[in-house]
Amino acid sequence: MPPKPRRTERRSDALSKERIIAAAIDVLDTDGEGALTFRALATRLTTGSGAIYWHVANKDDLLAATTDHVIAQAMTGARVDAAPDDAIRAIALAVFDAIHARPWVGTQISREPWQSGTRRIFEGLGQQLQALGVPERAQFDSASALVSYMLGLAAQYAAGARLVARKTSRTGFLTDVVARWTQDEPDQYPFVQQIADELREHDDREQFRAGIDLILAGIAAIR
Amino acid sequence: MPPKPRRTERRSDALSKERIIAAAIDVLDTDGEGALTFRALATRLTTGSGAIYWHVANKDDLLAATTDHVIAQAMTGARVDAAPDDAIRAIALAVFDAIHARPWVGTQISREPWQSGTRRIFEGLGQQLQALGVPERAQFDSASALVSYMLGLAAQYAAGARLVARKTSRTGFLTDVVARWTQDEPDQYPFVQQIADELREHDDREQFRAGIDLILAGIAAIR
DNA sequence: ACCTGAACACCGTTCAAGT
DNA sequence: ACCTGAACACCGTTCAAGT
Repeated sequence: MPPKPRRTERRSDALSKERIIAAAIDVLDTDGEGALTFRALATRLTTGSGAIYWHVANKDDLLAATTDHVIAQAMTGARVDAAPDDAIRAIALAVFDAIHARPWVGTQISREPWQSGTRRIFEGLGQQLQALGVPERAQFDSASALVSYMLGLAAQYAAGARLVARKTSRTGFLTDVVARWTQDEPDQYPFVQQIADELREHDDREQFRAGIDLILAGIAAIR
Repeated sequence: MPPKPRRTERRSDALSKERIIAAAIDVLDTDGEGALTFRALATRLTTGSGAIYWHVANKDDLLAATTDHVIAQAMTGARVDAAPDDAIRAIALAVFDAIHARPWVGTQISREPWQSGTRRIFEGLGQQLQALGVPERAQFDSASALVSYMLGLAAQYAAGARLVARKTSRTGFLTDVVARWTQDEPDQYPFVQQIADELREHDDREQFRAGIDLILAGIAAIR
């Protein structure tokens, strides 16, 4: 006699939060942030748009869940068995790479930073700061500085990717920004003028790494 | 004989980009980000919603202009005649205070960072980094790190304010965040557990200042 | 040149009705 | 318990028509 199906067992085509999240990630990856609507999601899941609300509170909830999913994955991939400062670099770069691969994660995490994705990052960095020997009274501020920096760069990167989608390439987008930033009132902005070439040609990942190093140097100096 | 009215002269009740920006700021300050619609704006300006499009390309353009207006004002207020590192602190705090007073500026500048508000901040910081004696090769990365950090904190602050609007107070909002961050799987998040009290009770402005100091210490260490 | 306001093509969300 | 899909209450944006 086969066991009675438990309440948690479901037909594989039944709707679930996991299936909805997977479909949402697929839409976001394939067609971009603007394409994620409940109607599109319902079509892809061959269901009614109202059905999604049985598993998900609303769009914010859905976006929070997808973002947390991606961040959790990225954090799992980060090598944390290295020296504490290298582990911090690894965590930061893992998050950077996840956002590089999916710019919509950057949009979401900078729009709603008080969610569990941020908690994961905070925890991962905090543990390494402790291992690094940062005094307890400085741990919160140090972790917070790292997180804020990462969120800020995530926002820039996501915004850039959104523009790239409309323009041709990344170079084209930065060329555009530099053009706008240097053309009017150039004498009012000598510094921007000076770093224009670097801005146009810099490597995002390298600059991100440099910023993390700067903050780590600051933490070391204060310690 | 009175002079012929020049083409740029207008009746005071005529629509203009400046009047639209002022009205938009008023709506945002008074009724929040959700209340800024072209219909609401048109009503406040006693005109048709389509008329606004004669002066403003679209909603993004309008938001960019309002944000730039506020940032320009904040930058003007920053005391830049002090020692370079204090001038950097002054600029950072001026921006922080502007966002504290108008959280919607934080939302906007972190959503669309590649706009003239960011250019102003970048320039202001860059000039002081030069005065500080930061070697030219490190100036771009240093300014970029400061800007990213500020944008990240702006995003957090704006998101917090959005939640506060729905909840009671700032304390209530942070109590909520801490509750969510500590209740499930507490053993997975020992660091978050440890800094829970600090997170709940910390002063945003002080923590922001601490982060700037950390980055400045890092810049000094690298120099 | 500038303004009007109805119309268009969308949204997220709700909810009575089904199974 | 879960799903359906029409309906509601919005949006930003366009555009023929006015002055």
